[in-house]
Amino acid sequence: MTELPKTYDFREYEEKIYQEWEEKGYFRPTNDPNLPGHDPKIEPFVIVIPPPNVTGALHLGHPLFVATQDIMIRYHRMKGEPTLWVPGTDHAGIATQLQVENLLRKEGTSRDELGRETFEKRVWQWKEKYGGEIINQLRRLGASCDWERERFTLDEGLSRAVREAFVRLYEKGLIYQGPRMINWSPGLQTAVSDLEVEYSEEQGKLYHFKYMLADGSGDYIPVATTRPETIPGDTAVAVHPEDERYARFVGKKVIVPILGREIPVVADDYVTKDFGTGALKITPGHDPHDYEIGERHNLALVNIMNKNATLNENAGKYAGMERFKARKAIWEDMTEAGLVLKEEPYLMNVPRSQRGGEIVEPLVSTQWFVKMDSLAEMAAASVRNGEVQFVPDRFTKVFLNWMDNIQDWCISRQLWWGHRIPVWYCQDCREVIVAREDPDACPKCGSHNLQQDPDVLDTWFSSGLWPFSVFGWPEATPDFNYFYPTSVMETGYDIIFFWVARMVMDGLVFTGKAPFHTVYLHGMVRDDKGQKMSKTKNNVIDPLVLMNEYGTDALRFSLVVGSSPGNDQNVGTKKVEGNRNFANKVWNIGRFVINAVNKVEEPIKAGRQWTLADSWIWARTKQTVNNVNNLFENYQFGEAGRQVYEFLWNDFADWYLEGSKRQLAEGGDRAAYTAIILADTLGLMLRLLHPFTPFVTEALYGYLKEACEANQYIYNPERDWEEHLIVARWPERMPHEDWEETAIKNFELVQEIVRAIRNLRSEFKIEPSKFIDTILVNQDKVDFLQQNKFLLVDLAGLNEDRLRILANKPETEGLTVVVIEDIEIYLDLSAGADSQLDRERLERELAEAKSQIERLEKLLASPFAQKAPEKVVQVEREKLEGYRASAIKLRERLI
RNA sequence: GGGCGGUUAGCUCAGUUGGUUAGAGCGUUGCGUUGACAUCGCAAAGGUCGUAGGUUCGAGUCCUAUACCACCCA
Repeated sequence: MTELPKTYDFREYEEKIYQEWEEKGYFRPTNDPNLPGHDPKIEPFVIVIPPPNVTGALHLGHPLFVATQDIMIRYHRMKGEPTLWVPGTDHAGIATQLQVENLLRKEGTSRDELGRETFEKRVWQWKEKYGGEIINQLRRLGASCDWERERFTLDEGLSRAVREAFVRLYEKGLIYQGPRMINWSPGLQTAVSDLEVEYSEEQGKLYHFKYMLADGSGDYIPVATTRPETIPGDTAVAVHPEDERYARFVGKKVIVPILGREIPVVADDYVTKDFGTGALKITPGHDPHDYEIGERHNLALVNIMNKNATLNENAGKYAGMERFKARKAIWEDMTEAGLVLKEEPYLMNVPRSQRGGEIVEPLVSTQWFVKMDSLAEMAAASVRNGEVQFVPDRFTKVFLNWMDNIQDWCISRQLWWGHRIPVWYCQDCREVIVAREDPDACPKCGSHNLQQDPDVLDTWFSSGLWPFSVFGWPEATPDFNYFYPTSVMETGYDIIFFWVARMVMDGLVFTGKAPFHTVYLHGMVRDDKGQKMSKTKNNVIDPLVLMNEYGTDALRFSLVVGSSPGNDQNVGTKKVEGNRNFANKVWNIGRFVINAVNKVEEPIKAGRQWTLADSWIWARTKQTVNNVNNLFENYQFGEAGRQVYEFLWNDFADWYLEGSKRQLAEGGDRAAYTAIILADTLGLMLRLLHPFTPFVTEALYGYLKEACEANQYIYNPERDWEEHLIVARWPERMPHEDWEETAIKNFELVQEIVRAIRNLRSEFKIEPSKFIDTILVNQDKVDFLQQNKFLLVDLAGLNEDRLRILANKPETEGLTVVVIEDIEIYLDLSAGADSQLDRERLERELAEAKSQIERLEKLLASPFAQKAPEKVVQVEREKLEGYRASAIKLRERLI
């Protein structure tokens, strides 16, 4: 027999239990398609982890996704389904390269100095050394993933998938190369996609100046811009076609300040008449909107910028100048030339790189793109026809809206860390070769003088393939055939476009199937004041610190319970502390139950005999099991966890356990039945709770199982004592039985009586340890009260010899009364009595009862009585009866 | 400019088919503790559910308008 300590020490269990699970192979799916005896007809439950960055430092988003996914995985595993959770990491091109480059800088070298090959080797070394960190932390969080199937986006197999995908898209004509307007990150020296640019509102200036007419008339068009440095790239001035102010200028020429080039004035309804001066300078080479206008009007495109964000020779005297210095210089020169009208403060939207935070530069560059419209159409269709569903539902619209306004995707990156683009250029005949295998000769001219495209692919290009590349696609492996499509994709709503959208498109185009049927999106984690966590605000909570202090279970429970899918949540230390306390509460409930089981020393002699408390707790147990099942099926994990919490703490611990003490002390059948109910209820609750708090439940399960098995009078082989809780049978719904309502109603009456007595004692400051004379009076319920006498005695802190239960009212002079429905409760509170106070209390209660009677009479006289369902009306009638009975008794007392 | 979410107790939030005096945790106040648990127990105070209309026998829950906050897209 193990003696459990008073306090749950998670440090003692977490690592040990996790190892045990892993060693026993519970993380591997049953019905493995690679093993004999596999049955392809059994449907598996599969989640592929949205791969965290290999460079990633653990933040609270990780525990949230681990907890949520692990809940689903453990639930399905316990239901006996073949369950697979594939873990892995993402090579995170930009982020990882930056990390290693920083390292090199500290060493006094650089990637250019090392050369591409050596640099790549260094990154791999770095990855081997630090890449495991995040994976270890997932383990620490209790993630029950199949580590034997762990993948990395740059693994050989996944790299093959990336090539296959690229080549297939190219062959379908969905990948093209060309000069297009892209977002250029000057610091990182690479293109980034639209999604990787974030716009931040920043204080800038609107610069008003004169665009002089070329006819020498001295006339000018006032133009406003936020970026004077792009003036050398202007190739037109645009006005709104219906703007009379400028109508006479359309078709004429104006002169580019300082440079003196002549450019046309065009009319385009993109221009907003009342913004700025109503006239817009057009720089097709350096603004996405201007680029479009340029295309519409066939304007020249002048590139004025180098890749390092200095101006180039097209900017004339400003060549070589950094972009913001050039802004100042040009403006000064224009001021001198008398071209300046005014400057005004202006709140502008500055495009910044999601990674480095630097201001990205829209410019025209030759890059590789994926043509998105047909892919988006497929993806949208799969959502519209319900093949893919979102939880919560509202993200459907967000998804479809993005798909309907899709832009082509720039997939080439000027990085060295990533999947090299599988394109070769023949140096002799300029042939472009796109191939699955590295070619050694040009298929056109036979030349061996081939050069591979230096760029790599956007990391998201490989993440999009993740739901099937992890299973070995393009090979039709047993894993792919059985586990794909997966079941649920669970991730944050912030990456619905990065991941979810591209996974759906890729799944459909490459496998013909949507990669999952359900997308569950969680919200963002903020600090306890609702602020975004950031290093600059110094409000970042480190999950490791929380886990060290409060345990993994407490952290997981805190992140999942008390929030709802898709909504942001605030998490502070206090919350986690509270849930650490909950884990400890569960532990102590366990200690109590195990102790009770250990003490049963005789076999049961008679048939089933349950007390009111027994029936009540079992009815509530069944309710909880059924509710949790409903909630799990609807992805309402937070509410499910809350209900188990509430049941365990408020019903089981605070009421049933207290009531059971006397039942256990009675010995014999009564004690045995009580122990069985305690053990069964706890057993079921441990199962329901296990997906949320896997460690404390598993630890307790072990001890409970040990105790139950060790006691021949309690042991019931039918009770499914699987070796570990992680694979114990999930409690399925239990059929409703007729006695349940009565049991609940009767116990609630007992609870009300107990609470009433506790209230009075508290109000009159009677110490809990002090016994008081008590008389319960009721015509019809004498037997009922008598049967539950000890429940009342124990829970309300009474003395059985000083509690009388009577049908008729005795002499009650000097006693205080409280009325519950038609039950009169007389207490001798003389110790703290104050007749004036007592009378006031009774009057308060009578007034309350009267107002309730009035309210309910009015309600029942209204159309409510006819129109509402009978059941609802009945409840109100019964309430009215209760208040009427109370009022009568109270009035008698007050005379 | 378009869209989405939020607004419920001092604080942080639950509240999914509308059911009739609104819940939790934390905090506050009072009382308490030698055998499950002080990482605890008992009790109390505290909310016209953003505002204004509407639908309904009945609205925190549905509809319309509106204010404020946050986010997404352009």
